Amino acid sequence: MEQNSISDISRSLIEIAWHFGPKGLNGECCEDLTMPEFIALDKVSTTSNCAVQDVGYSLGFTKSGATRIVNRLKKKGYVHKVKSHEDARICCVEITESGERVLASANSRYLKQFHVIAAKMPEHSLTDTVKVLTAMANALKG
Amino acid sequence: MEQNSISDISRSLIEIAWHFGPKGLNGECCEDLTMPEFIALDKVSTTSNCAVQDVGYSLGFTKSGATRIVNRLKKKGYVHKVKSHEDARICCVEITESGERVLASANSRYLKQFHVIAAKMPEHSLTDTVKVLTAMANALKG
DNA sequence: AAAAAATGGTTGACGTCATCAATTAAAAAG
DNA sequence: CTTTTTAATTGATGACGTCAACCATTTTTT
Repeated sequence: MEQNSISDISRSLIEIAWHFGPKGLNGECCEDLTMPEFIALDKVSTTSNCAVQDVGYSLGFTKSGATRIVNRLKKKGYVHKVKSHEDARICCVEITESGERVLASANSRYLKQFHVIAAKMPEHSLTDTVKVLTAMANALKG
Repeated sequence: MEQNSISDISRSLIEIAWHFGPKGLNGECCEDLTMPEFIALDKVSTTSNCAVQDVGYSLGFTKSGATRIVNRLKKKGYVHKVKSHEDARICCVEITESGERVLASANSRYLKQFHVIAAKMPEHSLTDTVKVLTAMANALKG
């Protein structure tokens, strides 16, 4: 039997997921934003007339979980909720100025972290690394 | 101002972290194993005389959290705890047969997922992708 | 050798967070 | 106009990790 039963690729993927995931970056993406909140806020900022459930869908949450995360963002002042004019059931979530700021801040923290890591990969160019990661992310969506 | 404030690299990293992270793979790594439990079990399997705190360290948990995750794995029958002979304070965590099995199973699930994704990246060879990810994981450790 | 400090581990109280099931309100379908 | 579907919310619940206090053992100090 081999040294251990976990392959290098699995371990690498986990390492990356763990580092850049909910527990990485000191457990918080930026300021008082958790990772799911970051993703939710990004979804809100890039979706026009973003319904509460749209947020939940992008996270793989139930609609109940969606309500809760949106309310958390609202309490923090990063979004506000507006009733839709077309359909009074729908609640449109919109990002605030403060939300934009924290999103940009989280982004720069991610970027900085990434460059620190990329600098420690002498055998790979930054652009190649970026290309692979981007392609991978696209493959995940498609 | 640009379309949105989040860069592509950040978004890609998050996408990958989210997909292969705690919420990915249907919320569970394998069988009844959560992501942190998977990492903990891997740590146990690759560390001889693995103390409870060693597990905690690899996850960035406090020693209290380490105790809890080890106990959870124990309850599931994937590890057992043995008092160290050299130091009676230390509690060595050892993987069981059942633990080895579930670890291998989790690994194959990760591997399968990865190959599905890699197959959707026509412009990158599998080996190149693996190389970049491995280098990145190594950079994270160092 | 005795006392004090440090170390490994555990436990109770707590806060956070997402789910489930039930509920309300509004729109669509019949 | 009644029935069904859909969007959102809420109370109860369970999982999980932290903090602080604690016990036991080892190491350091004097």
